[in-house]
Order: sequence, then C-alpha cells, then structure tokens
Amino acid sequence: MLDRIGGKWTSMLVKLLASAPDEVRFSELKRGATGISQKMLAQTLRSLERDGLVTRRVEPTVPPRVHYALTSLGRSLETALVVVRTWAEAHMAAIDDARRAFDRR
Amino acid sequence: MLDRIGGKWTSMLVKLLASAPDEVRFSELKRGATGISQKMLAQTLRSLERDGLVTRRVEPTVPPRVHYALTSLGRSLETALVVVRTWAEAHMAAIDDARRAFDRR
DNA sequence: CGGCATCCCCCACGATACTG
DNA sequence: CAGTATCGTGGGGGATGCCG
Repeated sequence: MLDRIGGKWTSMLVKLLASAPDEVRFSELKRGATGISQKMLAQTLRSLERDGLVTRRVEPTVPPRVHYALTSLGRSLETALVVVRTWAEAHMAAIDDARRAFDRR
Repeated sequence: MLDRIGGKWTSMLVKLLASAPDEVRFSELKRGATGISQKMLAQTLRSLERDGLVTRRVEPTVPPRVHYALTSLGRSLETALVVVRTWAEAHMAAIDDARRAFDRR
C-alpha cells in the first residue's frame, strides 16, 4: 500500500481530486499537477481507478471529455494522507536542518 | 517527504524501532525486517539518521555493536504512519476486490 | 558484527510522436 | 481532448564479496 501512495504523482492527484467540489477533467488535472506528463497522468489515474479509489466518466462527444472523481474509498485515503502531509509540513524544516548538520561532517 | 516514507523499508524499520522499548541492534533489525538485505538496512538507517529521525550509537568493542533508536521526531513520524497503516489494513481487501473486478474486463 | 564496494537488473518515469 | 505507442534513462534495490 505504501508503494501505491509512494508513486510520484499519486498523492498530488488525490489531493487535487479531494479539493475539487465536483468531478475534474483530465486537462484540469494536468494543469493542476504541474510538471506531470500526459503519460504519467493517464497511467496514475488508471491505477487509481483500478484500485477503486477513483471513478472515470467519459462523455461520448467529439472531442471526448473525461471526468474523474474520488470514490468514498478514495476520500478515506485522503483523510489518511492529510495526516502525513501535515506532519511533513510541520517538520520539513527540522529535517532540512538535521540533513545539513549531518552533511557538514 | 512521501519519497522518504515511500522507500521500501522505511516504514517497516520505523515501526520496528517504535515498538521496541529501548535501542535496537543492527542484527535485531535485520531479523525483524524479513527479506531486507544488509545493504538496504544500512542504507535506510543512514538515511533516517541523516534526517534526524533515528539516532545511532556505536559501542567501540570488537566486534562492534551498533544501536539504533527513534528520536522524538522519529516517534512523531510513527504516529502519522500508524494512520496510514491502519487505513491500509482496513481497506486492503476492498482494494483487492476492486482490482480483480477491474482486471476481469 | 556491521558495514562499504562492486556489479547488475528492472522499472518508474520522462520526452516525443501518433491517433480516434 | 484524452489518450496509446515507443524509446531511452536514472536510480532504487538485490547479490556477492571484502574488511576493520
């Protein structure tokens, strides 16, 4: 499970989806997750969908519109991720300090 | 930060150190973390020490004994990790189901 | 005992190009 | 627009061997 969360973009995408009121389009996610490639976006979303964390809805128009949203399972994951994110933000500075002190030797 | 946690053995080692009453020796950790190689154990511990999450104490005997323990920062990380672990255990089955259903198509 | 050093492999990820 | 296909790369991780 930590492997799943550990993916480079997973946490960011879950956060984006969680903070949106409704569904989010592929292109919106691409804009929101700065630096992500189309490939990794599609791949990560697919993996999240596979795990039942995200739903995918296609509007059969031309060109198509694809909408993503968290499932209830996905939202429950977000609540766990919030804890980790909060911890990280709170202690990031301390870790940086420790790292510099360690490297000075 | 998620990269740090995402390391294959980090979470397991933090858990081992957290559940021990006192310091833990290198070889004890090696036994506790089934499947870890000496290289990854040393490397992960070094990285944790660098980040100020773990202390390292060497008894200058022959052969040497090296003891590891969580710092207070490390213990605070463990409380965050517990949340994720709990989530994972609670929903592992649901995810497996979703995965199988998805793959069946 | 507790590590480094070395070699090797795999795959997550990136860049680019193509398509319904 | 929202993907697939293809190719190339870095580095995380395993196996083995040596050493104070």
